Amino acid sequence: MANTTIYDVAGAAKVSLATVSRVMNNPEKVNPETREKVLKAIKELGYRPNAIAKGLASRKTTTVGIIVSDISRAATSQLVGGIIDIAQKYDYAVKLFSMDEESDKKEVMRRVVAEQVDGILFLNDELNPEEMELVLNHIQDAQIPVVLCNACYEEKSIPSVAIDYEQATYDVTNKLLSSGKKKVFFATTTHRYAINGRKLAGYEKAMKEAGLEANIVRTSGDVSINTLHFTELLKNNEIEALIAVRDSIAVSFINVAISAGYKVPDNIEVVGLQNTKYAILSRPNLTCVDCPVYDIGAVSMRLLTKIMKNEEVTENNILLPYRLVLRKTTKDIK
Amino acid sequence: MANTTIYDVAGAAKVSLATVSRVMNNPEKVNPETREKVLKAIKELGYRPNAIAKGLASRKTTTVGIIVSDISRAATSQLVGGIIDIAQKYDYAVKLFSMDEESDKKEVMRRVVAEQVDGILFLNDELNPEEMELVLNHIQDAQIPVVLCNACYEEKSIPSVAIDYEQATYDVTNKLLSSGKKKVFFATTTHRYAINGRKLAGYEKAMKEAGLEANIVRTSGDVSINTLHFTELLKNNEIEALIAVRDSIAVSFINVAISAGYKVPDNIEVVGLQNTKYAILSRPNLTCVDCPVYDIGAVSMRLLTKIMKNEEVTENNILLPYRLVLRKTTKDIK
DNA sequence: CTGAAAGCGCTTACAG
DNA sequence: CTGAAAGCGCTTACAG
Repeated sequence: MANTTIYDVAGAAKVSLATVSRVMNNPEKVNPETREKVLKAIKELGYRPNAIAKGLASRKTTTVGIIVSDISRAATSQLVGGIIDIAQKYDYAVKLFSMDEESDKKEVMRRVVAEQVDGILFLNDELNPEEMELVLNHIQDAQIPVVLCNACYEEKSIPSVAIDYEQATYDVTNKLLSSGKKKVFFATTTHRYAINGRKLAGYEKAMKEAGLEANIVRTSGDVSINTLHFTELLKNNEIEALIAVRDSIAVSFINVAISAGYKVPDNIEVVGLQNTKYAILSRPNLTCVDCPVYDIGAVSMRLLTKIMKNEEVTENNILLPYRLVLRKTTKDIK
Repeated sequence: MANTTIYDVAGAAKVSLATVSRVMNNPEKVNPETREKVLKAIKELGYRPNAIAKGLASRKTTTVGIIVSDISRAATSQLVGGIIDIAQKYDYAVKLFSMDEESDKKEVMRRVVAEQVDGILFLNDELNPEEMELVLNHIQDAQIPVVLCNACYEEKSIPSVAIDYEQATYDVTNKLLSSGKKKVFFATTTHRYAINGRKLAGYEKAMKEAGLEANIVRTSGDVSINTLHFTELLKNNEIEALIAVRDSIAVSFINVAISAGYKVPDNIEVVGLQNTKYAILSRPNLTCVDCPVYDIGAVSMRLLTKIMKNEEVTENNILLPYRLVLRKTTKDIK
């Protein structure tokens, strides 16, 4: 079956192709009767306009580009889930691009621009400030609207959606502190920018205000690596509580601590900063700051549609609410 | 900055736009000297051809469509990870479409076709046979190459990549059986098609050959739901071993069993059929059949490129090797 | 080996 | 309200 074109529809409805185009794009500009005729022909032929031709002619592809570092990470894939649900709803197609440490950032951006996306959702949270500037400059030069989706960078002029990671971590650190703990540790990755940087800042601020020294463990998301780190850590330190940037890291710590003879939460309390499925499958269940990733994705996409359509946006830097989910790895906080 | 077009390059290199097009698509057809001139201009201007215009003119978009049901599931996002790595390598762009239970399947397929993808990677594993036929017919009518990526359907004429789930499950069931266990249970979802159907078939075959009755638990991936099911199950049955279609279900079962006073693996052995990160974060570590999802994605994409380019393919239905990863939830098998 | 020209399937001023 | 025509940025026979 050859694809039906606008000519086929025009022929069937006995009008010109311009009229067919109008009923699809500006229905109010065409006489109701002819409109019905055309609609009928469209339906009968199962016609859908060729998105590529439409894109070239109108210079709008109704496509957004998503730039991720690693789609297989739980938080990333949930963000993308939120994005595509909303994109589908607003009839946008979604193109996926990956940009990791090894990628030539400039090359990736050239690709994205060449693909003629109408807007960009930037999810990569692992760029250093210089790389980030390069990327944003590229986007600005190409004049493509962009929303930073759970990818915090200080630049407030760029629209963004996230939660206030610094405040969230500050709050939960304070809760631990005001329950009487002093030896509160913080486990993060070696990557120092964006989200993990914010979380760390919140932790450090709370510790500093309490007159305590920050205890930072830089480790990996890889269980075989962080198991070694945590084993060592427990050997050399007295730990009353640990907050981890990722749930999987928190769970791994719990496992190591329990194996080493500690009781969670009796000897050590543990908090995760994501609230993924790991939290409910771990034993004990992990207390978490809940980060609404699906919503962040959905709201980002919604914001991007507004920007692309030049609708009024009241708030460019959206911070979604978060909450603390108390489970079994803490006992003194609420 | 207005985007540079092929005209700009032609102007800078003092050749016609046809020549520029040729150096990009058929470089061997142009004189080395002029080729160099053009290449230089391209580089200086940072030119990349407008993918949309190219797509319209050549009727090839170098874009593949991925159809998923739920991107946020661990297995799915890893498949997609494998796909985009290979796609990027072969210079294909990737468009993401979601098709879940509520979707109008025909409408989604129309979208995909309208987007003019050159090929389709179909990852949705949750369609019943009728829906599947509708989808495949639509694809066939549009004459778009397709590869079923970890989405098993009996139809052998459609290219596919997966592992032999039936054989894998049959093998591991037999191992449990030949270690002396008789009360081997099988936990799956309510969804009866494709992969989970194959796994079930392998389990049933092994049980039948051993002259034993199959014990099938249909539950949900939702922990709060399957916890209830498993609590009930343990109350009413004597269970020596349990195999679960998803790791998260296996881990949830382990948690329930331990809470109920059983010892894993001493009283009950447990096996997962995926080998995700849940397996190494659970306590005890979960023994798994390892399903190489990243590879399945990568190989699918590679196979699709061959089909799209009309290269010779020797095997249309690829089954990747799998292996059993022994950990701490089993003790008598090897 | 290179250029002029038609065409990919649409949109959008411009007339009427 | 409707149609004829130009144009979006490329590719690709067709001449030369």
